[in-house]
Amino acid sequence: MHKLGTLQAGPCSAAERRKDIWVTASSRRRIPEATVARLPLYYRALMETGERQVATISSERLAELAGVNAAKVRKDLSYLGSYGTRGVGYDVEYLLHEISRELGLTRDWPVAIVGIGNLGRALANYRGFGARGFRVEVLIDADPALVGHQIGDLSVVSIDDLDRVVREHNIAIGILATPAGAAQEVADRLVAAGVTSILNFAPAVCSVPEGVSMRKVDLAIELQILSFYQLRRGTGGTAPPRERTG
Amino acid sequence: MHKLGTLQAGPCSAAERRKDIWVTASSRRRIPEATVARLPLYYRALMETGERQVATISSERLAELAGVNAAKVRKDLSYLGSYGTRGVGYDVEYLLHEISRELGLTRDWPVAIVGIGNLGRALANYRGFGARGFRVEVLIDADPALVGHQIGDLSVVSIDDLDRVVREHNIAIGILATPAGAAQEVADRLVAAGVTSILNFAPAVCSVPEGVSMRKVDLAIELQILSFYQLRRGTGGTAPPRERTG
DNA sequence: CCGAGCTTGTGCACGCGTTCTCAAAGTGTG
DNA sequence: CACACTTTGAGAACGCGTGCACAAGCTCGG
Repeated sequence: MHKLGTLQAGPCSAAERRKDIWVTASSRRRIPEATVARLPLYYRALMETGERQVATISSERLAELAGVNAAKVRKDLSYLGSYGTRGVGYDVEYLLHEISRELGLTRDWPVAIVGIGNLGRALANYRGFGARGFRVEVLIDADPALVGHQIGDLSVVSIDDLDRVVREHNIAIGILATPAGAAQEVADRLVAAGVTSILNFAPAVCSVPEGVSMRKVDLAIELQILSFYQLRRGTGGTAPPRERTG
Repeated sequence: MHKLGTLQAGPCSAAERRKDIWVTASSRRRIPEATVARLPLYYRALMETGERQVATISSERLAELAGVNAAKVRKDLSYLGSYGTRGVGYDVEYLLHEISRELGLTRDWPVAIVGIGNLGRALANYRGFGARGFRVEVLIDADPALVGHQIGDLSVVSIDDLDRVVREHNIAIGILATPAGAAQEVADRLVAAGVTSILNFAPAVCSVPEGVSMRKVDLAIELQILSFYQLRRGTGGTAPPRERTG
């Protein structure tokens, strides 16, 4: 039986915990979660714009590129500070710098992938981690037949060495691509080894202690959600959901 | 230039469009988007419970298994109808049936994957589409060197035949795993061929016309969000986000 | 048949996020 | 310098989703 209590534990939910704390030196106000989730969109849009030698960009144009509306862009950016100039727009270069600083993309994040199956292998080879800073440095698997196997320029390490390797590479971000059954145990071991951010691809509910963040990407769930709306579509109603950003 | 206007277009947003419509025969009330996103969690939890020959389950237990809280479970399930018995709980078998009907999992959905790179290949081989009903029937790529190549028991089809093949297989759900640059064009072609649900893995903003739904899964963005909170963690604050369900 | 003990279903209050709207603040021209 | 035009930044209203709290309803034992 897993210890599930910590996940969204009843009376002391995340929403309650972070009330007025969370005003760090770098950010004037607390940045809403929804805004954080959109910053990468702005970042990407600005990167593309920057390559075209455009010096300044309006909230309207940026909104168009990021696929949101202009009011949202302005409010989001205002959380970072007043980086725009009225009547002109935002300085692309400067805004890019501020956002990447805010997102921690000026740093380099070493990443470990645990579970080198179909998905893990694909992630290991995936060049498109967009704005780099995320360097996959460690591949871990439980299957002895895989250990030592070369993928790209990395070789797969046994899960027995998880703790050591994660510590040696100073890894803070782990990617979980194991089967559902192993997810919770691997998550626990990652956390024990000092990992404080986990991206979980395993189709399983999985809990982490306070102070560790975890985001879940579940293909089956995404398909099932699509299926729900797909089903209604034929039978009369219009489909509500367009795109998800959160 | 892509036609971006349709995405979350200003004054006529999705939120405004689906006001009081959306009460289909199968569902007594309009089911909130957030609830729809959690139904697959309940579905999975119930499947595991059902295998253990448990006849009935309380909202509390189901909440624990799904990683949410009990009040939410009850409210969510009440949108489907009053399928529980006070003092007893929910009949596992029956609830399972109702949820899978609601999610359209009683049907079979043929799926096409476009873009057979690292990720596309992994998805093609991925057995874990959980509760099946989602059968990958078509693999499409633009690279002539890949066309005809066998993956599992499917062979890759040229993108020139996209329209024909999608129609022949009666495909309603498409998975987009192309590079960013090709995403919008491929999405347009899928829609033109009759696809009305798209799961988009390409790291690009991409719009679809009204009546088509699209969900986006973006690895780079997920990592950047983790990075944001990871960054703060060291410098004093506690980390707000635990797990995402939406 | 009654009362104790559970468990569901829902009304209600609250908080977050979105959008509208408009004053404030910049640019450029004559 | 004044005026027209552009664009940001934020105050306010609204709607959705969450969680609490409790009445309604079921089971079981005596």
